Amino acid sequence: MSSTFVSSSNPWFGAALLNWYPRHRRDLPWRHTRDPYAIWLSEVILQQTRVKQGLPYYLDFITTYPTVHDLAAAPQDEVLRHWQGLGYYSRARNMHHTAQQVVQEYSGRFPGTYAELLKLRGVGQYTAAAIASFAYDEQVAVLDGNVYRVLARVFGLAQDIAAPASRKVFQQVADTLIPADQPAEFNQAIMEFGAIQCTPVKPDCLFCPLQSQCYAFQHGLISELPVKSKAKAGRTRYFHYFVLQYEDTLYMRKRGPKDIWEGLYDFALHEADSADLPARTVVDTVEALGGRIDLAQVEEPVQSLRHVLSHQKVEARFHPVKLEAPLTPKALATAGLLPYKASEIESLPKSILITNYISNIGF
DNA sequence: TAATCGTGGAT
DNA sequence: TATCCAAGATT
Repeated sequence: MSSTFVSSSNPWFGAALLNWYPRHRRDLPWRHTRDPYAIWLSEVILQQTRVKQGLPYYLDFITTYPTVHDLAAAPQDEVLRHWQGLGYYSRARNMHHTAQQVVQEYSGRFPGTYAELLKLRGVGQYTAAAIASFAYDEQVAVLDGNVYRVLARVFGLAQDIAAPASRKVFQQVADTLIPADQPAEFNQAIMEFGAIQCTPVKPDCLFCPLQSQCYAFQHGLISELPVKSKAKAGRTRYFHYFVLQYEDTLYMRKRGPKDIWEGLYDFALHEADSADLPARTVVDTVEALGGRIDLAQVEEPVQSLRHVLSHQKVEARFHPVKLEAPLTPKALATAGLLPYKASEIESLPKSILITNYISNIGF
């Protein structure tokens, strides 16, 4: 597969996109501002996230935290609670950290160049380029999933877009195409074109302004480009949650690093090799936490929920445990548990799995 | 570099 | 039901 000649001396590509864009662009709130804070907020929210899913979160964040100072001053749990349900929670933690850094080290003003933006936690090459071009008109090309797809098809680039090494090829092409006088418009245009017209499945080639110039269309390779290697299948994990309750107190835990859902709250957890757990193990586990339970309670039906993540499946069983006495401070410290009233749990950030469980049993 | 980090919608 | 994948970043 050969590549079409690419050069800024071939301006048809940018001209076609910049003509297409104002006729097809969606009216989105972050397109009405040049405030780097608002743009940064929208870009982080939209990482690996569809506009339809991210939009309500953007409106909530920009309303709750109108400035970087407001976000920086908020507790992490509150920020994560607003992020709840959006996934990839490191984005929220990194975003919160960066807000505090911008306030403390940049006097509340975002860095003004691509190179400086790139240093911020949670801001990679794409997001730095997006902010730099949208807010400051810097001539640096964005490279997201849309751009990969459009460039691969139009110019017949067959490199594996899942391989990091392919990035430099696409980046070089994009950098060559982006015009000096309208970098922001070009970046918006090529992404919007990929999102609306040059879609992954069934792209609208019939009314495509690039059709006559498109390598993939002319060679019947639309469904073959871009080339993307498949990710390996994820593993299945078996979570046994012990929902410890004493009177109206429930015991929960803030999840730690190096695993899914860092920073979110769940219950005392025993991870096993199977979905079944011997009754004896249930008793032992609860007693190890400092709680006491009789075997009769173990027999009661437990709720099972399956949850699918990007790289693993979780099969969770929830074992409600009525305690005869509150957990001791020592037991709490050992297990990393914290006591909450039922009414307080709503405000804690939780995964969809835990939220669903609580919704099902209704406390 | 390859693996990992969520969730929901489309096919 | 299974698979893809969406305005990526981090380690």
